[in-house]
Amino acid sequence: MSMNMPDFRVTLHTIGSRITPARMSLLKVLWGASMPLTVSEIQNKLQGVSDTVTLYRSLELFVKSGIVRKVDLQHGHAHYELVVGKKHHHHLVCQGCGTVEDITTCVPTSLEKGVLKKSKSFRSIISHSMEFFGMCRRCQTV
Amino acid sequence: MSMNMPDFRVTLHTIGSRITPARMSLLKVLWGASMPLTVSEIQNKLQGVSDTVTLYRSLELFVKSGIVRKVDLQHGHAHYELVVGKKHHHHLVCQGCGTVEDITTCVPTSLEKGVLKKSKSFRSIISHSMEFFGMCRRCQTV
DNA sequence: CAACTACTTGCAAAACTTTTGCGTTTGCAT
DNA sequence: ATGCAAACGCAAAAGTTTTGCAAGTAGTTG
Repeated sequence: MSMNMPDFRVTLHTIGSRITPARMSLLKVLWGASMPLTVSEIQNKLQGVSDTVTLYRSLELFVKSGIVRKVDLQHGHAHYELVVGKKHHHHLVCQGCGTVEDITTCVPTSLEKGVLKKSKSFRSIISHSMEFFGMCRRCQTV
Repeated sequence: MSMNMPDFRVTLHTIGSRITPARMSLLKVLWGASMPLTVSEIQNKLQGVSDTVTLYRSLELFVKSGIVRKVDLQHGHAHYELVVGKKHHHHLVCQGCGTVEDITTCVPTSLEKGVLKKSKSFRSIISHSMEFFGMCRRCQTV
């Protein structure tokens, strides 16, 4: 959780990207987020630093490069979160209010291996997603 | 896999919906699908039986009622699949060609319980998602 | 089985979200 | 300092999903 902020200039350099104000700001916004953000949430935090199109293009690049992850929280639009400098984790989403809690529990390696073994047509597994949906204390009305 | 097709009139009745041609057809299309479908794929298969808006509304109702599941396959748009009459399962998605393989492997109950126990703010877990992304034989170019 | 009512539908239009094209700007290597 | 490919911003298009409303219909009731 409380790791130090990575040097994003290095991050960008590593993925072969130029170091631009728009991309540096974007990474900082994602770094500062406590939960995955939507494009419009990012825009608000960026305060006009970057054009919408630029934002989409940067996010696309980051996702392809693996430094950002696109997450589906069943909210109806894409959410993005930083991978670099953060521990691998999954999510617990409240279906009432949408609150997201990070969870460190992960898919057991053995399970992932078993899946690949059982599959008749797949040769490799690169990544996975796992989210839990439930109700938080405040929304559990009963 | 090869279960018999449920009586969808009963299904609809159970969720408090009327039995209409549009909804019956939709359920049959979903039943016949070997992988989660997008809205436009469904539309094609429905051959104009149902208006786009109606389709969205029916899907929304079905998802809320729990007889259909909205799945994120990282393809950029929503996919829907039937829950009723099908075994609970997850997916293995090829990042090359988009092929989807159903997998019966599921999140271990103990793992889900552990997640809830560890959480400080959640009281219940209702559902979960878990998808694996990799490369199928044909797309593994190397 | 005719009447009634609430649920469904279709059409038009709006609201979003995401993508494309293109001329201009800018990082950064030489 | 110079040059070029990468990045950017703006405009506009392409998709996807939602909303409002009038017309149609399933299913209940008498």
